[in-house]
Amino acid sequence: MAGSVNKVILVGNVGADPEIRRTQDGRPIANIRLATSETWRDRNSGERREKTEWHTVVVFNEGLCKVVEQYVKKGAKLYIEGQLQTRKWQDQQGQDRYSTEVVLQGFGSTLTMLDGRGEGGGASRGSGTGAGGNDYGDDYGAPAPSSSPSRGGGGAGNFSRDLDDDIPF
Amino acid sequence: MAGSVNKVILVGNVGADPEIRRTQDGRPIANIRLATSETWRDRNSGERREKTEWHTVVVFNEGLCKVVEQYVKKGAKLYIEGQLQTRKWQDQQGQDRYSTEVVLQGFGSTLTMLDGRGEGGGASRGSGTGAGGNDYGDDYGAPAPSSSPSRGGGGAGNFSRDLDDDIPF
Amino acid sequence: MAGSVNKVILVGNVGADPEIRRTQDGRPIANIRLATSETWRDRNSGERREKTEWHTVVVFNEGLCKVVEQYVKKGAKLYIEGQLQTRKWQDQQGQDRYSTEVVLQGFGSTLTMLDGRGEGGGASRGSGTGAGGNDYGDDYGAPAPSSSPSRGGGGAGNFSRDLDDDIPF
Amino acid sequence: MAGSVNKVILVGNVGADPEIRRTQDGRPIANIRLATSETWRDRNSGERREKTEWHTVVVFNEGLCKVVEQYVKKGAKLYIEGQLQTRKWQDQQGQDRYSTEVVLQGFGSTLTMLDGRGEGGGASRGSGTGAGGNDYGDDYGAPAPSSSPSRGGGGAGNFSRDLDDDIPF
DNA sequence: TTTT
DNA sequence: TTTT
Repeated sequence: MAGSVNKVILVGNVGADPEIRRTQDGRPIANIRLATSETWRDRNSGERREKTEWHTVVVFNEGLCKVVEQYVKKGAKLYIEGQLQTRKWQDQQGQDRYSTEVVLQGFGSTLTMLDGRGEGGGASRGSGTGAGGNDYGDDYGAPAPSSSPSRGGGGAGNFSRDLDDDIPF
Repeated sequence: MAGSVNKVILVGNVGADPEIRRTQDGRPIANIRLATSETWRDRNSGERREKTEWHTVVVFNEGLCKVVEQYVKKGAKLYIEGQLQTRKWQDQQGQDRYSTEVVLQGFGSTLTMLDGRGEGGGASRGSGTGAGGNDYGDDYGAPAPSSSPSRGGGGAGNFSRDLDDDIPF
Repeated sequence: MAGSVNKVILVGNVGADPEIRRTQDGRPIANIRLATSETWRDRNSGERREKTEWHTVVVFNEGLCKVVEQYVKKGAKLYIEGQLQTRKWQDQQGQDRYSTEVVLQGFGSTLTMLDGRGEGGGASRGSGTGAGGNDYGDDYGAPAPSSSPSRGGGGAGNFSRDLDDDIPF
Repeated sequence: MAGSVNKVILVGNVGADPEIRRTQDGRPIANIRLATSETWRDRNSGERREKTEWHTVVVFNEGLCKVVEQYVKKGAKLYIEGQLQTRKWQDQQGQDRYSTEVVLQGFGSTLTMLDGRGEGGGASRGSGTGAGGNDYGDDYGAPAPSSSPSRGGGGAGNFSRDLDDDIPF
């Protein structure tokens, strides 16, 4: 479809230390639970009320995973930019289920720490596979590994998010 | 939570004519299925590949619902700005299920038609209920105190930002 | 022009205490200098380098101006969402000059404090002029059904936040 | 500065065929004039009013420049995502002048054609230099130039950041 | 002029 | 499960 945009921007707090899994071929995948909330004042009672929304953020980008692994902890405030993605899975009864996640993968995905933790500042961007042993922060916008091993054999390719071991929600 | 942002930006195509429901008290709610897609070339085979993502967009804002009702049809290309929201429901087996939607409601929600249909252009924004009989397009963004003396006599009007005392830079 | 979007999103630090001016009719206008920066590592030398960009943020929205006046100080970290606007002015030689600013005015403009200062959290949105003496935060984007029993029994329904009568903060 | 974001999102129409310049070492730079507009109804007179804002978009990214060169014409509708950048220059009187532009360069920059022109759809992303013969649309998210020499000597004017040889952080 |  |  010509001219499509799928972008999610969140600023929120991390609900628990991120989980880092690995695919069979060793690529890391980080899961972050991120809370955003709104507060308002009840029109009648005048009380302050709050609604919190929980987001599942899944980081496929290797470079960003390293950042997550090293710096992102429970309570951290993050700015993230990713994409909406709904994946289908089967529950134990064999029924189709769907989970929608905010995916940080490839182009245009970003994760920035907003509370001053992290090495030197804490902005990191997802520049493709980021493969090949990039240090945290290297190379963003900066294309470029001469070799980008896995991610399943192809660029941003075979996209269907081939997690070897999908985890529902 | 201090300092939270929950924003989704989509540009995509409408998969079917929107459904408009009404609450018991008569407020409209529109459901739109919106497709975004990405294409890339497989690194190995060189083939072009495509992945389409389907989003459920739920419009609570009355003014935006009117726009949807009148102008948004299957195939339309839309720019939308809303929020992520996951709601819990029970399936027929009484099991908890979750659905994540892109909600256009209240502040900061926008829907813009990108293919030239719609009245006069097709930008609309969700400024609250849009109550009080605002027509589509009226006064959007337009501040609009009950009386707005200066700023040139009207709303966001004569916009050239006539600061009485402009300060350069 | 049908279907137009003009949006700027910045997260940065305030360079100096904001200046608040007033128009002849008493409406406040706040000016904020906001710094964003990028760091990268020099490809050759390996040194860390940094580039800072300074933005002029102009807040026309009355409600947001109050927030700025009370809470935004030099050094604060802000999330802002506004619009690009270039205005023309004459310098002392009578030559045309142009200045581009990030304007927070009317619909879709937001300012959020990210470092935990400010009353109760510090998110505020620009809903028009905030005319009529709104307190900080009143009435932004407020859904605000006069009564909203169901919200439709399904769909995006049974929403945990049914604001029968709430105005968001 | 830890945690900084500088992002501009525009959907608008191209005012004239883009200009493509080249740096001394042959890299292309495209300039696009993009119009966004807002319409509203005057609260008093009830007349429809419109304000158009013109943006200068400067594309440094080689891959995106190719897209611009081939597909972007006067009248095209574009979605662009870039960064705000103000550069300093001297006018003929030797006075300092500043111009603010929306720069598409490196990470997170995107240009998407929204009116169905362009090869196969028209989404393109700025993944670094995109050098090395990537076709339009290839391999997005998957950067990877074999070499990216200068980026010096021109730019959108004597640009204060000429990274002759830097990779962003 | 901020921040790290 | 975060945060204020």
